[in-house]
Amino acid sequence: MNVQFTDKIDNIFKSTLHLIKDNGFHGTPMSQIAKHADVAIGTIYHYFPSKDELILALFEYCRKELYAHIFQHVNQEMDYKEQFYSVFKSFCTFHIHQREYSCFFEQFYNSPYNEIIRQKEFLEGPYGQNTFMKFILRGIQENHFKPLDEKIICSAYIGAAISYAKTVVYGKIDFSEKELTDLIDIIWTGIKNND
Amino acid sequence: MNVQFTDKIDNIFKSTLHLIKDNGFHGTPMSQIAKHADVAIGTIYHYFPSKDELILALFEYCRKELYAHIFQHVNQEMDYKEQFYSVFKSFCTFHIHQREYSCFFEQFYNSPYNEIIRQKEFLEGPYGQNTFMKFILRGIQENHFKPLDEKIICSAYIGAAISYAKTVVYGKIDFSEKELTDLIDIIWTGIKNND
Amino acid sequence: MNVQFTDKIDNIFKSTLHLIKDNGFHGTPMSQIAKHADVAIGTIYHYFPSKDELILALFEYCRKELYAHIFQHVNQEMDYKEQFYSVFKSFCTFHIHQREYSCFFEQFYNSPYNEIIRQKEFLEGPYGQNTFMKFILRGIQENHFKPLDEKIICSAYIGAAISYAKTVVYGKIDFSEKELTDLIDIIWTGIKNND
Amino acid sequence: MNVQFTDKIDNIFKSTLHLIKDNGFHGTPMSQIAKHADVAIGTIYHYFPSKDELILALFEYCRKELYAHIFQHVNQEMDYKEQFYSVFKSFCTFHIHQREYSCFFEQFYNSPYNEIIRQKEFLEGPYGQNTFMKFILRGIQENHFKPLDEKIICSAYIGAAISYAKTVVYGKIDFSEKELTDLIDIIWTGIKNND
DNA sequence: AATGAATGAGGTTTCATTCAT
DNA sequence: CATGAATGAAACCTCATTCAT
Repeated sequence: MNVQFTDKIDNIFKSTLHLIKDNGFHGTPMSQIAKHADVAIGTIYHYFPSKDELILALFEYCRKELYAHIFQHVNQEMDYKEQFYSVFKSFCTFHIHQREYSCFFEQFYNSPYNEIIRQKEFLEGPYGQNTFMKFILRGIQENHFKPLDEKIICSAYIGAAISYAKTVVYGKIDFSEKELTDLIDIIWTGIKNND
Repeated sequence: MNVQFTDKIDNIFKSTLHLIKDNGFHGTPMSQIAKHADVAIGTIYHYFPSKDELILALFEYCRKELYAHIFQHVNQEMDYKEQFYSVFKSFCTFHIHQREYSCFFEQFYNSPYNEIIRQKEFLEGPYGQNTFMKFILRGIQENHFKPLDEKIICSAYIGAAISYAKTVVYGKIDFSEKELTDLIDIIWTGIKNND
Repeated sequence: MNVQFTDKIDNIFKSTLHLIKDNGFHGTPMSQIAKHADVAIGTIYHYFPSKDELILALFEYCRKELYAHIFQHVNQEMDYKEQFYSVFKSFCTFHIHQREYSCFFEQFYNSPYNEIIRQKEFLEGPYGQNTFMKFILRGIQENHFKPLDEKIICSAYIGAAISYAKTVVYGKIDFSEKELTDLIDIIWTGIKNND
Repeated sequence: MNVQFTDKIDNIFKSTLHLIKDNGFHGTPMSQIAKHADVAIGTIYHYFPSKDELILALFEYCRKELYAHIFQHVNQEMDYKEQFYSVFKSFCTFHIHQREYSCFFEQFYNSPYNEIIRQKEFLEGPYGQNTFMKFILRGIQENHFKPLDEKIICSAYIGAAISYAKTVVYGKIDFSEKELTDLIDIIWTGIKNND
């Protein structure tokens, strides 16, 4: 389906995100989405052939929003390390403040849907749409890191960011610019090329 | 009920883990669990008042298994850094090889169930049962780390480990002792006290 | 939902009454109602959120039918005593011939559901919808009775009517216009004002 | 089964009555009865072959209690009218104060179980165990009443009593010796022989 | 006599999906 | 395009009953 961004579709997406945040993936029936989005249930089926397809389309939508967000402060005048820090911080703040998106991501990645996306990406070749991975690869090419596999770098980087965001969201610690910097320092110190 | 580990309960737990791994949380009906565990559906309800309670009890069971696993190679003759590395590696291998457990954890933590556990732990006070957190606190007391909040250290440590395990499991990289060591090196380098 | 009397809802009501008469309240599963009313089980749940709500809505429906029936022969040209007798006879014949209604009423009043209705009426104030009670109150105002509490009059009137109807229905006696008149005579003689 | 009144059986009966009062007939599972009576569920099945048989046995037990109660103040020195009033009052107070019994009776009579009892009584001939009915028949033989069928008299008498008891129990009126006398006056006035 | 773990048929309810308007 | 009444497979759960101890 070629998603035209009508208001209705936008409402459906927003409502779905909102309800999934509160009630979880399978606690959100189509009927409830329809009611919350103020459209008829048939209307959802007019745009999306099934609930699965709705979820998948929503995932693509959310991923685009995420990428737009994490690179928003990056510009050509920053050196790589500055960009590396900026992206990390944006990544964290996105997951902390855009809870509807991050809840959706978390549930999505840990569900059978994820398998579908993985197979799709496998066909598209490595890192097709994945702007973030390309950013890491550039760091490798420009020799900013120790000789580490890009996926190891990602593990440390994304793992730490998500783990931190969860810690803040669950109220175990308050958000603090200083601690966020501590954390990205840990990663940068651990992977940066000391040559 | 005071959960005595009868064979039946054990079967129910094992079957639930197995089915959740393949079909996801809500793709695993009670009827299927009963069939796979070779008990009547009423038997499950004899021990657990609802599916939710089964999931919650299973979580406690899995957490105990995890803690038993990650400290299995730790002994008093190792220094703290060795223990730190041992626990990390055990944590990773657990999540890589005990897929039934790790799939369950991932789904659990990213679901409304998690909220229930969090509220329970909130009442029990900080780190009640959490052997791992106590291990990190010991590292702080023994001055092995930079002055960082224990939760920041955890974010980096656990985040990286889980992220690595996922990368291996999803076939993006093969498991390699060397890369695992690279990763824990990143964390250790990032947090260790250089005094 | 604002109950519009669609054919489907009417079918559901009629089928429920019919089945409850034969099989009792809890011997009438929703599946059977659906089959008998020739609708899908989901259709019932489309109109009524639960079996309990169906029962409650059915009660309101039946009560309206009852009131319509017992006043059907009453008109302005009859004096109060004639109306009193007419209502009593209609009340008896309704309970004798409309067995589906009276079986439902009996089960309803002697079940936990009754408590729900009672609390609802308590909020609505005295005799809100109760056309029959208003008829008795008129008799008091017009001085037809001894100085008795209206509820005592009701106890005698309704108690006798229902008890008679049961006696007929259970075959212990045949319906007879004469005996019915004997019975209402007992009540009228007992309560009428002899001034 | 020859019911020996062991403590256990008594507990089972009492618990069943208590639970039926609060939760209704079908809201009282055997498991709950067992728990409340502090016996094993198997023990109930040791004494009663099924839930139905338990209910039926309980009915016989309750009926005996009722008859014992309503004639408790009757003695040979009272004339018939006095006995008639005494039984009526006892009948009312039983239904008002022994709520567990009366709730059970009401549910029982308005359920498919009643049919079983009716067929049993049909075989035993008219009024086999029915001490109350025999009391009314005596009134007829002794010429205290107008020429009315005994069942009509019963309708008026029992109907009024139960209806009054319900009115009190449901809090619509407070119990009052005077109003109770008013009510039995209505009945007596209505049926007594004026010759 | 007494126990209670175990059973599974059958109940209530949910919800993705269809289709006539 | 948009609607929402209608569907029914399949989910969760209950509970009367059995039987080995």
